[in-house]
This record gives sequence, structure tokens and C-alpha cells, in this order.
Amino acid sequence: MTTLFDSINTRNREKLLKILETHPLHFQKNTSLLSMIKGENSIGFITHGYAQIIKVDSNGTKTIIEELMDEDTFHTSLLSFSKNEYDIIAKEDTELILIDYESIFQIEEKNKEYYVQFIKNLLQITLKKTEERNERIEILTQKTIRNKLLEYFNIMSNKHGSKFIYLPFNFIDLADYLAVDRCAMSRELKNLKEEGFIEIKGKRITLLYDKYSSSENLINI
Amino acid sequence: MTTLFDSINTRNREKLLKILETHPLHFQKNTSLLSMIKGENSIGFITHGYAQIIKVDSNGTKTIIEELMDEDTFHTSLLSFSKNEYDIIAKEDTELILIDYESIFQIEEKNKEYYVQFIKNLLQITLKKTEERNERIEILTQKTIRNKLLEYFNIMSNKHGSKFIYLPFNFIDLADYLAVDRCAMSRELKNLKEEGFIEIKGKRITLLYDKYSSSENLINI
DNA sequence: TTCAAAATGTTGCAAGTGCAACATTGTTTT
DNA sequence: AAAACAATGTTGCACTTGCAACATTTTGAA
Repeated sequence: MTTLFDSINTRNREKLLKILETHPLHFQKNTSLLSMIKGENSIGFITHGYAQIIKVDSNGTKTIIEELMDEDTFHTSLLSFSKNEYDIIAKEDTELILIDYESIFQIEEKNKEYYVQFIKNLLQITLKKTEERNERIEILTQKTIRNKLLEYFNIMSNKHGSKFIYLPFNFIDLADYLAVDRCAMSRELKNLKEEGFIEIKGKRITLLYDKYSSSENLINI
Repeated sequence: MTTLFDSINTRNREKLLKILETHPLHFQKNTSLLSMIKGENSIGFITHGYAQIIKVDSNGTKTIIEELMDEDTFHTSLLSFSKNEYDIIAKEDTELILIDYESIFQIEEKNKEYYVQFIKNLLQITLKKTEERNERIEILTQKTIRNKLLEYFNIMSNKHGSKFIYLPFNFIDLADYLAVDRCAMSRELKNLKEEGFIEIKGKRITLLYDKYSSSENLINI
């Protein structure tokens, strides 16, 4: 996974940050970063800590949109499309830097090797995010919970080239990710277990079928 | 909407394309571009014509993922995550150029103004795509067809700052975009009409309510 | 203008899902 | 170790939706 300063040594990184006129910001556990970010068009980079981009709908229900850890990058403009529904919360003491988006293209270091590397990294990261979104859309467009699960398993299995899937989050968050009711998902997982398609041990899921092709949906296997 | 060569004059554009060693490719109406693209990690740029990125699921059902017209840019790596399910079809005679992704960062023009502009445009385009994906996810995570429609209307209405929405596609494609059954969507649109929330004339939808907040869902208005 | 094809509208029904309410298990905290 | 909390499992039921089958309207080509 590319990070913003990949292949840029510490000295050049410091130099770049100086030129971009950034300063580290500190946030204490359980505080909101939103005030610092609102209205800005900036790139955020977590130097250390852990924060979550969350969505609060009118029920007050919170959904995790993205998790931000050490070396992660986020783009504030991607949060502004809906008014007050988004927030970023430092779940632990977190330090980050904010880089003004415009200034990235206005500095006088354009001929420097590390500058091009920086832009390349940023592009790579953004591309990666689009890819992740595409995957999720792929899953969300499936019509049934079963197909959503299988599509998800499929993607995870392909990604790691293995029939063993280690869930990167708990079942509550998985249901959120698939945008389905947790209980209904639990029911469907049970069905898949009973029908012998999967095996679940904690966060490890084993796929017991050979190949899954979306809508044919295992029945013919 | 940013395009790949925005703020780059024709002379510099030609120069850039020469340096990047690109050649225009021609595709006749109703032919697939896939063979040209497969396995490559490239940026595609439509000089003129019209093509569609489609997904074919195991039923043979085709879904339009993206529409590509004059000046549009696409990234081939975003198509490779699923094996053979994607295709790009020229729906009209289409000319495009393919730019090798790596070569973008390896050319010796890094200090040139137009090069930085080019990268900036590319980044901007990629960011825009992530934004579009985020919007669709926002919609797809709604639990009911009604809420999906209202979320969609909401986004469209905010975007253009108007209560009039002009659908950019027909109802078949809208149902596809929302990932719901067309007939069920039709039914729900009828309900919304009858309940006095919207008015439909052809592709123009008028929102008759003041504000929509996701899950409170109009009932309290 | 006529005809064919595509898009849109309609409806009954079975299947799938969200929701609520609760039980059970696992994990922290004091 | 006990208490408090969080995560997971379970189930009945009402409601929403996908599906199929068909009617009607619009569009585009001959």
C-alpha cells in the first residue's frame, strides 16, 4: 500500500513539508477534527494515531466510512458533499498534518525528484480509493444478502489468493459495510454454513466451494 | 469538469503526447476495446466518439458502469479487479489515446509547466471519480427504494441548487444505478407522486418538499 | 404513415429483509 | 471474581422488493 511519502527520504520529506507550510496538529482522544478541516480543500496525513471518518444520519446512527491510521491519507473535499452529516473523530491521541491542496501545485520545486514522487504517491493513493469504492459498489449492487456476502468473499479471496478470509472488522461493521441488517446477515451466514458453503471460526471464514459466479449462485455446483 | 488537457495549449499537448509515445487508436462502432487495454496499466483518453464501460454478469445482463465521451479519461487498472466481467464497447466510431501509466512519471519534462498541469488534471479527474463513487455508495446504502430515490434526488438537487432534476438517463438505467428492480422503482415513484412529494414530466422531476433528511423520511414534514 | 422495437406503466405473489425483542457468549473494567 | 458492557446469535412478523407477465406509450426506422 502506497503512502504519501513513500520513496521520499526523511530530509526531503521535511523539506517538502516546510515548503508546503504545514504544521502538525494534535488531537486528543475522542475529539472531533472537523472544525480544523471544514471548508478547507486539503490533504490530511496521519503521522500517528487513529481516527475514524463517520457518518451520522438523522437517527443518530453512526457509520464508519473510513478508518485512518498511521501514514494514512485523506482528502477533505470528499467529505463536503453532504452538509453536516460527516465527522472525523480521533479515537486515540492523533497527530496529523494538513496540506493545502492548491499549494501542492504552486510550489517552486517542480523539477525536484521528490516532488514528482510525492505527486505520484498522491495519485496512487487516490486511485486506490477509487478502486476500493468500486469494490464496495460491486457488492452493494447485488440484490440479496447472500449475493452480497458471496461477492464480498469473492473479492477478498481473489485479493489474497486464498480460500481463507480474515475479516478486517467485526460482524456489526461487516453488516454496515454491506449495508444490510446485522440480524438478517447473521441469519444468512447461518444458512451458508448449514448448506456447507462456508465455515466460520471467529473472524476466519473458509470458503468450501470452488468458484462463485454471482447470479448462478452456487446452486449448480 | 476538468479534462486531461485543461489549461494545456495545443502545441504543448502535442509535445506531451509525443514524449509519452502515444498513438491514436481507432475503433469502429460496436467493437470492443478490451483487447487493446487488457493487462495494461494505462490512462485512456477519448479524443472523440462514445464508448461504454459495461459489466456482464453470469446471466448475461449488461450494466453500464461508466459512459465515455469526448475528452473523457478512464483508468484501465480500475477494470481489472474482476476477471472477465468487464468490457468497453465503442458505441460509435471512437478515437482514443492510451498513455502508459508508468511513463507519465518517467519523462524528462518534469520541470515544465504543462507537465505539472497535466498531473494536476489527472489527479483532479481521479478525485472526481472517487467523489462520484462516494455519492453512489451514499445512495446504495439506503435501505429502501424510497430512500434511495430521495437520496438521489437530494444529491442531484444540491448539486444544481434547484428543485428541478433532469434525469441524465432513462428509467431503466436509473434503476440500474440505484441497483433496484425497475418495476419496483416505478411503483415507488408512483407512490411518491400520489403522496405529493414529486412531479414527473418526462425526464424532469420536480421536488415538492422542502428538505429531505434521510431516515425521518418526509413523514414529519 | 406504418410497423417494429424500445421504454414505461401496472399488478399479484412469493421470497427476502428490516426490525424488534430477547438470549447467549465474549471482553473489559473495577 | 463479579459486574457491566459489547458483540453475537436467534426468531416471529410485517413490510418491501424482485420477479414474472402483460398493457400501454413512445421512439425510431422503413
